[in-house]
Amino acid sequence: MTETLPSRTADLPAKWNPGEVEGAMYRRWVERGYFRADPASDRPAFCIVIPPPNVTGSLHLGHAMDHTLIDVLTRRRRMQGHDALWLPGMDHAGIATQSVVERRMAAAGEPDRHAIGREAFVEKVWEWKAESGGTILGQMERLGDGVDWSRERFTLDQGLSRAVSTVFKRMYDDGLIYRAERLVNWSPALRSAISDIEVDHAEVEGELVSMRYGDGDASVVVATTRIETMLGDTAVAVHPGDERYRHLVGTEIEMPITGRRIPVVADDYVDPEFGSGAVKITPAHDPNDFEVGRRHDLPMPTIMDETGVIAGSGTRFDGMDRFEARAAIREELREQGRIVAEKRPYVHSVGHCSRTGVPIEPRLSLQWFVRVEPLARSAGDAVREGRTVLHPKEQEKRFFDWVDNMHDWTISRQLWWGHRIPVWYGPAGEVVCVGPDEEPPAGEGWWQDTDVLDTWFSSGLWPFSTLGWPEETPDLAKYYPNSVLVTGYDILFFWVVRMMMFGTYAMGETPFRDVYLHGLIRDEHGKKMSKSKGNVIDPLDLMDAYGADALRFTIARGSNPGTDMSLSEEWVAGSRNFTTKLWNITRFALSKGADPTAPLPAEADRTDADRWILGRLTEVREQTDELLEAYQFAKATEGLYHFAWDELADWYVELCKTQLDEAATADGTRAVLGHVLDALLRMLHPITPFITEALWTALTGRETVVTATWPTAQDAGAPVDAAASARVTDVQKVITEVRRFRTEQGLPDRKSVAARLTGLADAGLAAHEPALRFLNRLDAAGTDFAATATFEVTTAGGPVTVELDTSGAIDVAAERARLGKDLAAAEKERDQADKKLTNPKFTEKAPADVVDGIRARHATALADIERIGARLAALPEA
RNA sequence: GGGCGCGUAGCUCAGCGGGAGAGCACUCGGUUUACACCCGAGCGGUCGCAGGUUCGAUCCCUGCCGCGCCCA
Repeated sequence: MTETLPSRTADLPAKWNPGEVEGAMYRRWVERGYFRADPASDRPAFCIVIPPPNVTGSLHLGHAMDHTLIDVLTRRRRMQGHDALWLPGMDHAGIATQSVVERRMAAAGEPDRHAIGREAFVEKVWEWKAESGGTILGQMERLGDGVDWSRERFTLDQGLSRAVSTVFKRMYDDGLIYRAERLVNWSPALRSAISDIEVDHAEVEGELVSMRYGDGDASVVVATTRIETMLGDTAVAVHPGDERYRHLVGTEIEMPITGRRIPVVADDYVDPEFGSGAVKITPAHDPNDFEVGRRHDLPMPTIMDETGVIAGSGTRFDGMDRFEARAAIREELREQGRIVAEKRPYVHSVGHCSRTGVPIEPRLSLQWFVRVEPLARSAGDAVREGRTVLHPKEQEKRFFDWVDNMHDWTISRQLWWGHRIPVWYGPAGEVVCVGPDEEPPAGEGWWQDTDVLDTWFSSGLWPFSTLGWPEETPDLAKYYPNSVLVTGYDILFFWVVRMMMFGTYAMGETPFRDVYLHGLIRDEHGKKMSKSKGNVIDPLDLMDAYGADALRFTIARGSNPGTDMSLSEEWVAGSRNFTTKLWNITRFALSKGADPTAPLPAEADRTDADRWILGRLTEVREQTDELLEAYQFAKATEGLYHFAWDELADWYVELCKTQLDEAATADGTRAVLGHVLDALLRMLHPITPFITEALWTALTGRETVVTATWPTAQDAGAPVDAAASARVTDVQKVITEVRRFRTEQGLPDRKSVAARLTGLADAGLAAHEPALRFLNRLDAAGTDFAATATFEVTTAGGPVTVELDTSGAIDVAAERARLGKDLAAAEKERDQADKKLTNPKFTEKAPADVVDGIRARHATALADIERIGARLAALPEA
């Protein structure tokens, strides 16, 4: 599009066609290096690292929101003269990526990963990544993300892998990483351990079955929702103070089916009030039972394999899936007469693997853990001491609840795609953690741990590993800590907390000063988007139809801190309408010779409209700055929208038309129009980068708005002139009242009407008569002028009388209705004010300015009532 | 069960102690010196319910009802 890029002298095309222009525009920005950061520059650093999307992923609305907000922040800082870095990249997404490649292999009828071996499989994943991974990167370009592509990183690239092994080694040596046999959340679908936060708890309708262990006096009734675990029971527990079972504590009871004899133990964990007061204990398959087992030194047999199939129980149920076994065992016990009660459905909470949806099976296994206590404490301290500030602040409580009660983190995953745990085991039971520059022990019998690390381990290092750590690079020196982190509140625990733990540990300082947590995007009725509901909207479709700017504007306009936003295609269409409006204002301005480089007219030469719009520009600029500093994207965007459309387009552009026709004001108007538009486009650029680039370069003849300076008090607007603004408000009121009268009288807008306006001079509005006549199509009153309709408009400056010669009788009924409505409103106003003013407590206790305000309203209401009453009385009878 | 948040116009949401707002939708009228992806005018709300504090409550407090999310 380079040759079609509008220049200052050329006319803009009649329409903005984003699809034809955006791609080339983006490439030009990248080629010219606008997004490249330079640590050697003396400009202050501003750095945001991207929340790394999955290498398997494609752009969805969540990314679009995240990226839009980040881009707004970084583009604005760049314009403010910062050395702004938005660093892009992706994470390797261990489980997701491995699954994608395994599915592709299966679909192609290839042998599975176990058949080809680890090395060959990992090679295949890299091949897949080279071919079809990272499609999201191209989609980011479509959105206009101003990222520094020269610094793109990947969690499995060489540098980041070095960062991972460096941290692992250091934490291992510091005793913060350890290996232990623990009961972990096991996903039978993934055949891997997962961490606590990868488990979703959901209410399910199951069954609660009560059964009798033992016989006669030596028997107890226990209840369970997972009867199949009875194969792994190694005790029955009762409360120590429970008289009912005192005689049994210390004895053994014979189990049905297995015939094993298990002890009855006393433990405080048991709630004597719940059920029978006796609990079966399966230490290898339940977290609470595991703790009981440890206290009483119970055996911990595992009775399932890694896929959730019963194994090693020595019963006929071996080989049966856990749910199949649940039914089979229940039936067998029923036949034995051991089922004493059944509750079905029994609603209870069950943990599910968040990735596959399969119920978690707690499993005793040897895993690697991070001892989080000291790390979580320092992450918490960073927020407590204000070194990192969460926005919105309401999220702090959630944050503290989590970091102050965090459990040790399971970091090993039984996968092949990821950072392999850098620990070698020797033939004599040696365990050696190998640092990044160390040679692993070689020789007979040595082998490396087969597990890989949780992906969040490497993405937790992202704020500094991407800047070159552990090397001491110029980037690291300049951009750490990062300025802000922007992400969804849904990954506060997954990611933000981890980055803060690692950052404070490895770098000695929290990784970012601010954290902005945005909400989620929902459908037009506030429902979560999901494939099964069929309400998913693809951001790429929206950009195809309405342009990237329209999508970005919609998101920015809807993003209030801490709350989710609803989005529908209609709203994106509305944003597109806004961009069209901007286009047309600028087109108008250019056609009239608007010139942002011309000096503003001397203060004495400015019209009321000039003063008003320049003052408003000042207010809007200040408000926009304030709101964006506070991450109030929706309000900032809304403010710009309102200014551009309801003030600049609807009023200033209209009022300036008569100014442009007057020799005395034409040049000044061209300067003001150019000036205001220039500043507005620059303020909108971070939100809608493409169209503002096209319009601003056309308006100014300069190279790009990307590196233009952000408007400041020195170069945008003028001090607010309250008197001029009040007169503009009066003009708007008179115009609106005339329009209203015309509408209700059925006078077509386009029809010129002869009119006499009196009182303008006394109201201080004499200078506005040309604009009033132009915008209301009011002709001068000739010698044959005969008013057929008269009405008064109360302005702040005084009453203005409008007499019209409508060349015919007016619609008395319509006029009566209109006046009646006005009268009712004025009377209501009077009554409300009256009520307050006659209340001595109000006049005594309310602040003086409030009382004065009510008095003024009261007086205005009385005047209106009198005026309208007189007008009504003067109307001819219907 | 604990915590957080939300119930304001048909829809989605701002406002949060002194005159109820926006966008979309809707009704009516429009070939205006840029714009029908538009312009102009209008309709539409006991601000979830019940108490309390206050001269004054959509706004603060308490309780209740309904909804959402997080944690257990």
